[in-house]
Amino acid sequence: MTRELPYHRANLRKTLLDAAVALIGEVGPRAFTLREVARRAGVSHNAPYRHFADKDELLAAVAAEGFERLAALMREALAPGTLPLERLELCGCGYVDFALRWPNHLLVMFDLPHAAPRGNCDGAERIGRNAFSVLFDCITAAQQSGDLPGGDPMPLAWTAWALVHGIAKLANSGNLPLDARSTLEFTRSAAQTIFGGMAKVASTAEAC
Amino acid sequence: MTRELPYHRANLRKTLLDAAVALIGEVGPRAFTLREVARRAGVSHNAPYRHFADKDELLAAVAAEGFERLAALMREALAPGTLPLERLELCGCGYVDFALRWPNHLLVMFDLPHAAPRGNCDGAERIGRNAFSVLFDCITAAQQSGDLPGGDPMPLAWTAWALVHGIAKLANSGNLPLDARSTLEFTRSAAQTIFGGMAKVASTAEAC
DNA sequence: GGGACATGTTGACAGCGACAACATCAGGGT
DNA sequence: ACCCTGATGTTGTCGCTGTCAACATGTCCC
Repeated sequence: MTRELPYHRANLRKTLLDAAVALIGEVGPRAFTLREVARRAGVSHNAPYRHFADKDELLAAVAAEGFERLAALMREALAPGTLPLERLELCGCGYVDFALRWPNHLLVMFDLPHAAPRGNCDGAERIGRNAFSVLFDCITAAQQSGDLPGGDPMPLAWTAWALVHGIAKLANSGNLPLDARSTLEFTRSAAQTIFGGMAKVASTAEAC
Repeated sequence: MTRELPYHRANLRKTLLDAAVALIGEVGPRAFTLREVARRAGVSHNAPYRHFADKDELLAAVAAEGFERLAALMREALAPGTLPLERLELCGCGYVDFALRWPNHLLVMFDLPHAAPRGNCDGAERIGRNAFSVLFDCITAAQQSGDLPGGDPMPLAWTAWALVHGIAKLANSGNLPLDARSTLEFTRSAAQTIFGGMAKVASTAEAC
């Protein structure tokens, strides 16, 4: 006979993480509570301490989960694109789309202290498979095809990332008077604007 | 004889607000505590409730204070500029400079739920004297001088704001591997990039 | 089969936000 | 001059939280 609630769960760590992700989405980081996570997982208020050192470590795991989901969504979003710049634009829209759909998750990923030491983005080996690398690869592809100027891709990537991140954060904090649909349209037009600027810088440099 | 600690303070509200601003800067929103604010102001743990309905209302006041300081710093920063685009660039650098100097204050201003209903930025009368209007005025000035294309200034303002906001938030969350000085230099070059893009969109539109 | 170890539970503690009841002051009407 | 009403600050209390310590339960290897 299988017991109804076995003393040792199959994978309590994942159960807790799933509950934490759901709770964050519902109430946000400020009302997020370790004890409520335990309650939803059906365990005592101290069980999480067997899998996470403290509340911050659980939140760090939530953030990591968010980065994987973000990277996956961006990869999906850029897939239909054919031209390099089109793919880059879709990638940015995927970023904003993620942010608008899970604003609280984005807060945990970027605005909680523990989220910072996630990676440096300059050590090439640490970029692997996180969200930034998706955007970064779009940039280098566009450089190779000649749609963006050559040279160090990092400043271009930072500029693009800052733009979509800024749009996402401003929209989520209620500072862009646009609904989700209009925000995504605006993201597209803003992307076109900076593409033009990047190309112009290049052509100016060529002319010299 | 003046009593050493009068029962009724001169202006406890301001004392509390100053203590709250200082505390936010030191420990950030997560460790921010109403009782510690009261302690620093030298009053009992319940005195703040006579001046603020709850913790969120005090944080909202801290955020409002931050927006005023941000607007003041931006105005100072753009003052030395002479050309409209130069002033716009300095304005953006002022924004990033503020963010890098007081990252915790910026969190309260943009990433706490109560911070949202601060203003819509589209009702012209509500823009008055807040930080966005400083940037907005730079945009319209550049339009009038012909340095930026005419038409609705809002998309241009949002794009510029999103860029500097994104740079600021990414830098503060440790996602830009640059020190403060390099971040400001990068802000300048990114500003030049989007200026070029804005102008290009205009010239393209003219050509049609 | 028995003990080492991981995993989950119960109990406790201090700190927090918030509410209620009480204390202290200022100012105005009589 | 008096009191009394309202504003302001204090003490006491409550439930909730994160975290530590001690204990209980199950697994696995010798």
